[in-house]
Amino acid sequence: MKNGVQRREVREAILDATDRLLARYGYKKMTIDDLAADVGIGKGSIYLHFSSKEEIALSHIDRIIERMKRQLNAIAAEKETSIEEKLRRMILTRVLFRFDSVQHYTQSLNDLLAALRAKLLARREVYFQEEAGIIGALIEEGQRQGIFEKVDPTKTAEMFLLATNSLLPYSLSVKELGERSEIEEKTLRLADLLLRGIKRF
Amino acid sequence: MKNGVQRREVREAILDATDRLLARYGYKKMTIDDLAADVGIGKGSIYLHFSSKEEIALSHIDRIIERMKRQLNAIAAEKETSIEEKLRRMILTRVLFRFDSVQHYTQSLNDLLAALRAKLLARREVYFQEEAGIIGALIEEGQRQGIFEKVDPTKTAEMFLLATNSLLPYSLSVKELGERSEIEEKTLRLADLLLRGIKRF
DNA sequence: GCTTGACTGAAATTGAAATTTGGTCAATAG
DNA sequence: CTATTGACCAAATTTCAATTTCAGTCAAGC
Repeated sequence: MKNGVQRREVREAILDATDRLLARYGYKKMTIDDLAADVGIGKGSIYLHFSSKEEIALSHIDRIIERMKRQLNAIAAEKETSIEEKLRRMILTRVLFRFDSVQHYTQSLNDLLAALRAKLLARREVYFQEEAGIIGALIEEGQRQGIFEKVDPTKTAEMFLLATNSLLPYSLSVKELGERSEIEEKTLRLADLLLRGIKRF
Repeated sequence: MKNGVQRREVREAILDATDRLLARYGYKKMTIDDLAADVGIGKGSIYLHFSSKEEIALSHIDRIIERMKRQLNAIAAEKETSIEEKLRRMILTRVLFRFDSVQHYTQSLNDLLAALRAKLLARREVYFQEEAGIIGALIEEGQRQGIFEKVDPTKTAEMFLLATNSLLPYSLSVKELGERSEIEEKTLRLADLLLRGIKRF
């Protein structure tokens, strides 16, 4: 087996190809043969990196969430940005990043959802908790600075996410959600409302 | 043709039967013959009240929303209840009424959604605007009383609804949404956060 | 005049044969 | 000796024709 770096590169290439093929064919019509051909490796080699087709799709989604969380953490780490502004931007990033990540799937999102429904619901739970952890930490910091009311940081973070969940492309495809600019406007408006809800006066 | 009262009664009976059969069979497996037999009238008579099977299912959903709006209006009309408390209860009512209305469908909600997706999306829009109108009027009243900040009442009402949308049984079945008591707790928590977001200090 | 259920065509279902595809592993390449 | 592969297999999916079901109609009857 190749060394770690090359291994990771192939894995990434497989997920890149998955993204392309999901957009073009949807989950059901994307075959492992297609995938291997697109990556330029043998079919068997796919299974050196993933144990099943399902796992490939799930890992592909995991990667989207990983990347999004990295952006959230980057915002959290910024100097010179107020906590409030950070939270606002994090909420917006969460919504728009996911919008942008699946924009090119148009209708095939439903196909993916239908096929992975149960597994995806379980992961959703995990993603949600991880995101709530990041947001919650920031709320806690705001409380220490005295700019936020004394509320349960994790529960409040969960509320922030819950409130913006219906703007995510989950049950509704990107097309059904509406214009990106509208989503952005609604998210910001909601973020402001929520932030004012925990602000100290 | 019978007089208006009897006509309305039959129509209601058809929708009652629809509710039972949707719960038992789901949309696709519910036949017009089943429906007529359950109501105790001839198949042709169904078509004296509805123009198609689709319209029956949509009217059934319309009725749920009508009943919910009646509850919202009843709360709005209460004397001796503070605006804030009214809004809190209205938000809770919206979520729980819809939860309760489809609780007995268990899995067959997906079936309905899949069959009526396009039409239902369009109505959803209408329902949303109507609900926003009711909530918005109350926010406006609160502004006149000076207890709320000067925000756009309709837009703010839309935010209230949007924020609680992910607690409604739409893409997620009642089972997937979780315990009723959890939904209730989350809704109230969110309502408090949102209300505080427009409150004057 | 109101209600009905037999009727119709279109759509869905069935079942069996043919094809495709997820996953494996012995053979091959390096 | 290890890393990679594609031929292979069972299972799933698709195809296609025959059959059945069903939404919607309308002439007959109450």
